Amino acid sequence: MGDYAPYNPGDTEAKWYDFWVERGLFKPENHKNFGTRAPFVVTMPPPNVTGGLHNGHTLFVTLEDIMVRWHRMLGDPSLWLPGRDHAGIAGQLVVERDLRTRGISRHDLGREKFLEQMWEWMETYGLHIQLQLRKLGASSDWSRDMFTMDPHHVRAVRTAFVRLFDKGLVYRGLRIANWCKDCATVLSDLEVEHKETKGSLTYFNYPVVDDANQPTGDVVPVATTRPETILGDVGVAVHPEDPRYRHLIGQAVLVPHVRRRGVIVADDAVDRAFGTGAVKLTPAHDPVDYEIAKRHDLPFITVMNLDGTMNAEAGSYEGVSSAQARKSMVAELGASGQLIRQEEYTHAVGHCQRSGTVLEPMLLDQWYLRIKPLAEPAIAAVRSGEIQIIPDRFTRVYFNWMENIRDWPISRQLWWGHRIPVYTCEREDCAHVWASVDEPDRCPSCGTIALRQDPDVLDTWFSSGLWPFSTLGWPDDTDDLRHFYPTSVMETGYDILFFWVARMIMFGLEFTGKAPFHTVYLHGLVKAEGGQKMSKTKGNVQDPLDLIEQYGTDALRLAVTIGNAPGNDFTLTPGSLEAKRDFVNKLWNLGRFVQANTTAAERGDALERARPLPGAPLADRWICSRLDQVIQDTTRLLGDFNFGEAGRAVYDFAWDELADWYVESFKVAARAGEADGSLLARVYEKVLRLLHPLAPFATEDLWQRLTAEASYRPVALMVADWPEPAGVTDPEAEARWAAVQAVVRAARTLRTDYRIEPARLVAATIGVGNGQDRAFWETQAALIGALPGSRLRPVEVRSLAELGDVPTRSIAAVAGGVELLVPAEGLFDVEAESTRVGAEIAEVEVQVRRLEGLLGGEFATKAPPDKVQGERERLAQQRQRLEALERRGETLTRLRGA
RNA sequence: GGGCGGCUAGCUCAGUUGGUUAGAGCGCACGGUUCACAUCCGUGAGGUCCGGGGUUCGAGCCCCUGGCCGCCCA
Repeated sequence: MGDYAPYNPGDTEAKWYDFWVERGLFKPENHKNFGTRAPFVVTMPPPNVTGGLHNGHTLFVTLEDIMVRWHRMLGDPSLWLPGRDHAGIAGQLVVERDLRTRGISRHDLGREKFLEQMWEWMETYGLHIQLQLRKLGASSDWSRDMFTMDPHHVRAVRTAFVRLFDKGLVYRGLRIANWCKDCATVLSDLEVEHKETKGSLTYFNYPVVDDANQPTGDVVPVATTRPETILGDVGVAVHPEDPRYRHLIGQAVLVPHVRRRGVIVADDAVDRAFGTGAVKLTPAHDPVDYEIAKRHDLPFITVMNLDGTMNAEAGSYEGVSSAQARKSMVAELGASGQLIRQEEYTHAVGHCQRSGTVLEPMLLDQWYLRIKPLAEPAIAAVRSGEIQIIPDRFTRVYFNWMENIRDWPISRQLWWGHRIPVYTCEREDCAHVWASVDEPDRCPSCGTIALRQDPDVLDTWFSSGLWPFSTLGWPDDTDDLRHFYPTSVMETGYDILFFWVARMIMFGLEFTGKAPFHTVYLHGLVKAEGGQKMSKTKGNVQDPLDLIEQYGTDALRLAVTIGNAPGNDFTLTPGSLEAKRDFVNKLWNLGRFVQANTTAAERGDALERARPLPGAPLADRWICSRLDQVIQDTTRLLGDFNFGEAGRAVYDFAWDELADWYVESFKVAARAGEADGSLLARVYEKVLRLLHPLAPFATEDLWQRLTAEASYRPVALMVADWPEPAGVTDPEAEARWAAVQAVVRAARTLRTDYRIEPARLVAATIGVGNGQDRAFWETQAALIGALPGSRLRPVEVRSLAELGDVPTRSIAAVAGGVELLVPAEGLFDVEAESTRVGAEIAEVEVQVRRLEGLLGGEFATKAPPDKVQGERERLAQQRQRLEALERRGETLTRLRGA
């Protein structure tokens, strides 16, 4: 066909997205049942506005859109609330990098000017992300769009903080924290990536000294991976029961270079088996040493600056980088004869999740959130089933983390983010410290106007934790909050179960008294080709817009859905994208066929349920029965969050059953003027509805065309009702159709085996045995001969008895309970045919023996009766098939003898 | 150190209350210009479901055990 053009997604996608938006179809207020039925609500995990979306986002957008579109069609007023996140560290980092390319640091600009740059960036990428979401087909309510730095959300964050502060849950603490010198901020444990790193373990002797700092001759050998921390040492710890060092406990050692006196203490925390069994103590730079030092009342000496250089406590190393100090210290130990040896050592070193920098454990003063009181109700909510986590295996992961949760350092030394609303009165004799939602103008205690706000900002996840309710208006008692909270499903990646999901649950319960959602659905990670994690540094991040350009949005969405299991990581490959593009094209062409082969009147009631007419042909009864089943399966699978399997069910039905078998038999009927165009239109319309949540654009376009002449219809497929079964399940039709298919396939195989020219028509006979319904096969004969690949004409139906020896010189197949005989002139070869039949007999015999064995054993008495019955029927069929084949074999043997 | 996931066709992966002949897409071989579609249609080859043990009438699926790969928490 010259005028044929394959489906062109670009043409239709923008058109229908605008159509939906213009009619306000994404707004729950415009959905049926609004106000009378409980809404379905999803808050979108706000993408970081650090750059564009990648295909990890494609997955979440697709899955959430599937849920929302499905619920909307089910008749639930549905709200999908979009938004974006300011992404504290990551956000600041990208803008700083950008500035650096122009030779500017944020300190050159100052806090205020820098924040202006931040906002500019956020606006640029915010718009880009919105565009990407639209291109992906996201049916989210843009009128409720929110950014985590919007004034409303800012107020929500301050309110939340103040409530926690006033409750005494926020405190200032001096602890060993993870410091990233490149991000210049402290991080929580979750933001630390432990990487196996090759380093070296340095062994050296600590000299034991007397009161005059003179060596006693004794030494304590210790080992360290960070020799530069020696400068901050305050002593050595040994195990109290270690005979090697027991006599030294309480004596003094001399710290190299700085010549500080340290003490040898005994502590149970020391692992006698590790290294030398004695550990040097650097309380300000190691969490374990810190704990030991606290127990023994030792001093904490910080020897490093925040920029990674050594400070004045490091003596002459002041100003030297820690890496250089490390090298120099080793050299120094070597020179003084204290160095024992160095050995290669691989250990887990904490790296900054964002910058990749090696983190420095340091004693720092930070704001912490006392978390246990929040964690307990959050654990209970999941334990009681108030919140369900899918896939279930993540429930244990959640409990494991929540039950061992530690206080959360919430302050970050950044400029970009929610500034901590803690104020200090500058009047020395007052020095009142308080938290305030509104910007205060004077000290509430002494009334002075000299105030100082904490310079730090909050961890971004503190802000994100409020998302499901701040977006709906909290802390105000708004209509939205009353209508849409608690939300329904929180769909996000399992990688942020702790970062985000756990915090939302804790905050939701704390601030609203309600679990913020009843279901958590966790998806897997989308990996780049080769199974690699996508990352900007590897350069394997794909822009969804590029893939949309190449394959179309629907194909992209289908590719991230079909064939993937909940919670599992998967790889997005060109192959899977091509397959889904082909499928969309198939659907498109199916639409063209329906359009061309039905009348306007027939399409006019395409929205009706698909039922076969009384006395309808077998194919009609079969397809209706199958459709009912597919509707049920798809509905159940979507309800179980089994999106991949749901998609697969419709995909297979549309392509294999509707487009292949039904359409082909429709063509045959149409030639005889007997096709039911109305039924074809109805079945096709249901497929479009079933597929709409997954592939919204093509289905909407096709549906609009199909139903253009309908007397009554919804304005769009996206607000059409979800299909319900018509109640026409027909097992007999399905079984009979399967028999027809088997005969057709047998005909195709015969043709292939005998290399009969594809174009050549051959006559055939269907030989019907005693037990078979001859009249039925007569009604199917012409169809069987006319379906693609069989090309049999004429096809006559005869009883095997009356055929006698007539078909002996035919090639034959036994299928569907009958024999198909093709008296192919010149093709028949008794030897070849004997071989074929012999092979088949052998195959069937194996089956018969297997089934006889099965039914003769304990299976028959112990298995459920329906299963036993099923196997009995199968055996009967196989026996019948075997008999037919054997008869055929005998005939052939006689012919060979002749 | 604790936990989780994966190991199924050449490749990428499905396989949800254990049911006996394990599937899909791609790839491969062979054949097709018929009136929706070559982004198509047909036929076919290809699997010890990581190894070992166990439970069961029956195990890819459940239990125990070992291996390799990946991830999370410490």
